[in-house]
Amino acid sequence: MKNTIGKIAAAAGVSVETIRFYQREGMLEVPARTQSGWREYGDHHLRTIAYIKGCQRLGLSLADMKPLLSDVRNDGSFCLRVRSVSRERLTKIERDIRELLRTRRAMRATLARCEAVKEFDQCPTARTLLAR
Amino acid sequence: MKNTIGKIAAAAGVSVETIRFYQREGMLEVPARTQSGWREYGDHHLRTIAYIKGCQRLGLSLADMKPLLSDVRNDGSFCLRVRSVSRERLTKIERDIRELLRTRRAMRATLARCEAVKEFDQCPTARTLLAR
DNA sequence: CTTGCACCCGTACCATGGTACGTACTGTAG
DNA sequence: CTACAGTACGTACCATGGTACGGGTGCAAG
Repeated sequence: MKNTIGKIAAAAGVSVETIRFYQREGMLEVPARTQSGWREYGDHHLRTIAYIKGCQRLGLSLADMKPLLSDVRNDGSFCLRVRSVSRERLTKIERDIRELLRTRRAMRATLARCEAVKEFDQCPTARTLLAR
Repeated sequence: MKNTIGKIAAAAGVSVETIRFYQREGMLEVPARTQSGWREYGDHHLRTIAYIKGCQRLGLSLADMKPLLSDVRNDGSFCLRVRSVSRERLTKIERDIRELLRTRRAMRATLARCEAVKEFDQCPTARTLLAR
């Protein structure tokens, strides 16, 4: 039940520094302290970290999930907000994918043309880059 | 022929600050100065900036292209190095694409399951996040 | 009691490609 | 001559998700 930061980090599969970071960012409930100042974590902290990692696997950024952390409840408003944030993030992910695919296409095309050529003074890669 | 930083920036379609940045990074040949200290740019600076932008469109990072900037020549060794750097970068781009596609798949699946449900206490998005 | 690990804190740093700011000087048009 | 635009410089800052460091304490075993 009562765990130090090191124990909870090991249990959650993250580093001590990560937990301190989450706390600084306000993503993790501020833990009680022992008289000497050590943080005391409970199971709900572990659940919150698992929740953060779950959100990350889903593709949410820390900023996305921050407003969802305060009230993790299994009711309608929570669900709708999760959906809304997820849809926004999905839009961005799809934009990023299109951008990367465009870059991949450009690079593949240039490489392919380049490698088909034997005379280096005809090299299309160099020509592309030197053009203008 | 002789241009101030503002003129060359406008001609190249980048900002003055970007040019100063490239110079700091050693990507742009150090320009001559007027007696009062103003930078004097020539056409080769413009070509270098166009070259940098061309490399970026191809998918190269600034770090990738830096070793290719010192001797832009249309011969075999230059060409081979461009190809080698490009292939490495392409590998990374493809890894990034796979990662993003994986995330998109997870997010789409969760959203789809979520939106098919009417009772919020059955919401799979909330369940996924709250699991464990 | 001492050793040695775990923990405390604040702060700086990583990559990426620039952007922004404040203060001081230069160049040019009216 | 004055106003105003442009330039110079150093430095700090942006997002992102943490990581690393250094100097100081707590705790438990031997």
